[in-house]
Amino acid sequence: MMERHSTLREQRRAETQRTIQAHAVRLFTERGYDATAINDVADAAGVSPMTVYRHFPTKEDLVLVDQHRQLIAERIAASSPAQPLVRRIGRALIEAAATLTSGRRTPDLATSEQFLLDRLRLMISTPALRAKHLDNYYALQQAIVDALGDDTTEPDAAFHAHAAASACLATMHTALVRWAEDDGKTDLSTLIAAALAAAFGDDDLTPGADG
Amino acid sequence: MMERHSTLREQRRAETQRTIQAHAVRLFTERGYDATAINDVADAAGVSPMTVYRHFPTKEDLVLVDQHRQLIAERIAASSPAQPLVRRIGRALIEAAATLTSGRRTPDLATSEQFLLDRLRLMISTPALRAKHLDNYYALQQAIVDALGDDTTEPDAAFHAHAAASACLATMHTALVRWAEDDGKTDLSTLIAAALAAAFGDDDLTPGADG
DNA sequence: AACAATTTGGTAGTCACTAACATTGGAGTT
DNA sequence: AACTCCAATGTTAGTGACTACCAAATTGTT
Repeated sequence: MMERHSTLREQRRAETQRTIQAHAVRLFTERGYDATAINDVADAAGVSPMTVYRHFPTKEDLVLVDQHRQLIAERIAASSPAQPLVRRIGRALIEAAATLTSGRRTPDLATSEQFLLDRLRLMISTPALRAKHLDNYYALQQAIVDALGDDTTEPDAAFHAHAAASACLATMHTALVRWAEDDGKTDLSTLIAAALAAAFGDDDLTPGADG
Repeated sequence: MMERHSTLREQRRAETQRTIQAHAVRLFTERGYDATAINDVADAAGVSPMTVYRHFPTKEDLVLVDQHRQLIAERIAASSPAQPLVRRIGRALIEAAATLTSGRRTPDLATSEQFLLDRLRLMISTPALRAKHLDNYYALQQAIVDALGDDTTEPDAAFHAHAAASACLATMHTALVRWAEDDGKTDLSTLIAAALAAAFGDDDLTPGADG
């Protein structure tokens, strides 16, 4: 029994997915999100509408940016529980953004920073997408709370963790908005650090030597 | 030319609106949000589907809780600009919640605390509504930033204001979730104050004598 | 070549939401 | 009271996102 089912199949599937998303983002940017039907995207990508739905369960998913949930959760889990919650979370967000942008200057469209900016702009400017985007933060928030681990010494630990996580994520979102407005000129992790400092005061949020 | 157009007409319209929303929340709670069609709501309320759409532009609006944007904005605008941003915002949120719940123990369904809790629970448990709910915060965030006023001494004042506002609102949301989970047993403003303290440290957030 | 599994296409249907038009019933006027 | 005006409602037909179901094509394996 093979586990590595296929390579060609996966390649084609991934390419189809990229093609669909690329055309979708292009059309959304050109004509607007609401003015572009899934059928238009399918026609432009040269596939049937059904195929679009198979690759992207909803129209919104054609634009969504994954938030590196895994990477952030890992960094938080690896951080010292002795530190304040917002510092543990804030540092993870800053570091995740740093690795994100550092590896994104590739010629490949799917991972290019420009493509990321295009999707981010769409998400910010389109109400329907904004709602979904924010909803996505909810899942990330839960992942952060889980990664923080259970602090059994504090009775309201979970409540505090949720509060800190949502506050940090909302602050990061502000930085993302600014980043998109500036067309990516300013470094994203720097912006996130600045936003966190503005919201929470001058905590030592720079991702230096971790305790 | 009359300005006080009518009383009976407005009464009927308001009553129709309340009836529709009451049946909607009831059906959503009983059968689930997605499993309930607008037609079902219309039938239950004894009106046509069109009437539902005229009173509530979207299905989500049947559940949405307004966040007392005006009240919060007024309190922030009245606060002293010398204080830290999160304290100005946090106090306004706490005080708004206090006035909200204090006046909500009326027998009237539309303003009853139970009805508010029902809608809140729906919003939290239903993904589609969660997204819209969070999107609503975005508008409130903008109102808060506007109410804070322009701090011309700081170059990144607007950015800092957005960061602080979104962080505070996200924290308040955490408190709302807890409040709904506890079925309103704990005082809402107390919960919000606790969440803010957890996220931002022990700032003096109690709405005592304002500076 | 033959078979199994995965991907894709087509059809029909549900549901949220909109636009255009007809109808009803209060509100103010004569 | 009769009449006009206007807001509220109803009706119909349509668009578009999304799903369920079935058929066809393509790929990996025997």
